[in-house]
Amino acid sequence: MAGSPDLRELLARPVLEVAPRLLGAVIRHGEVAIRLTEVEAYDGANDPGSHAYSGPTARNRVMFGPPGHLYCYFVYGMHWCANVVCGVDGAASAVLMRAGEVVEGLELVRAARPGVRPSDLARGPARLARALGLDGEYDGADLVAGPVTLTPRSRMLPQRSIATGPRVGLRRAAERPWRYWVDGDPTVSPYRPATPRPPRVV
DNA sequence: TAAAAGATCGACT
DNA sequence: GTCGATCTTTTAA
Repeated sequence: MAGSPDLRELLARPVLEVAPRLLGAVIRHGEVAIRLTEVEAYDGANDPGSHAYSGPTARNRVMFGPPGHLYCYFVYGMHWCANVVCGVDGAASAVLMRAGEVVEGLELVRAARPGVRPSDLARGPARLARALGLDGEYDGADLVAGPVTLTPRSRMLPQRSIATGPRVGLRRAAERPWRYWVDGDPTVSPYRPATPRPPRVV
């Protein structure tokens, strides 16, 4: 099922507007659908915390393209995470999908993750990507054409249900409160500062 | 060419 | 709560 062409218009806005707007949106792939409860904004060249801060590379090239595509990247030797590219073409901004609630295909996802509580199945960016079956194959995938689609909420959530705070696990630009989540939702991932590294031996 | 860091998770005490 | 797995990408030299 294809997404709405209006999606592209919505995503073409500044990333700090788009990110909170994506809370409650539903991302679908095959039988599995997830309602987003936690996201983070990354603002390309204006954001030292973004993969795109130092300019285009083979990994981040999708972010420099038009909005409405997936940017998928590999981290920590074993995990994939997925972003929605937004902003105007060339701006390299994106929204990291950090957590959500599995609203369709729950049995399918549970079967692949025996013993995991339902609220934990997409709690964290790598778990969310895994639940949806997203990996490097989907880097650059068009969310309007499918097979991965995004359906925005028709209305804004009540302002008081949206919480903001620093992004998780960042060393650079750690103070910017560009993480947005649905306050009180059990599927939101725990906050963690960047892991400090031991002093370098010279 | 080499080394370090990393938008994490899950196991373990 | 702490810690190790695991390996790609980037950055430094």
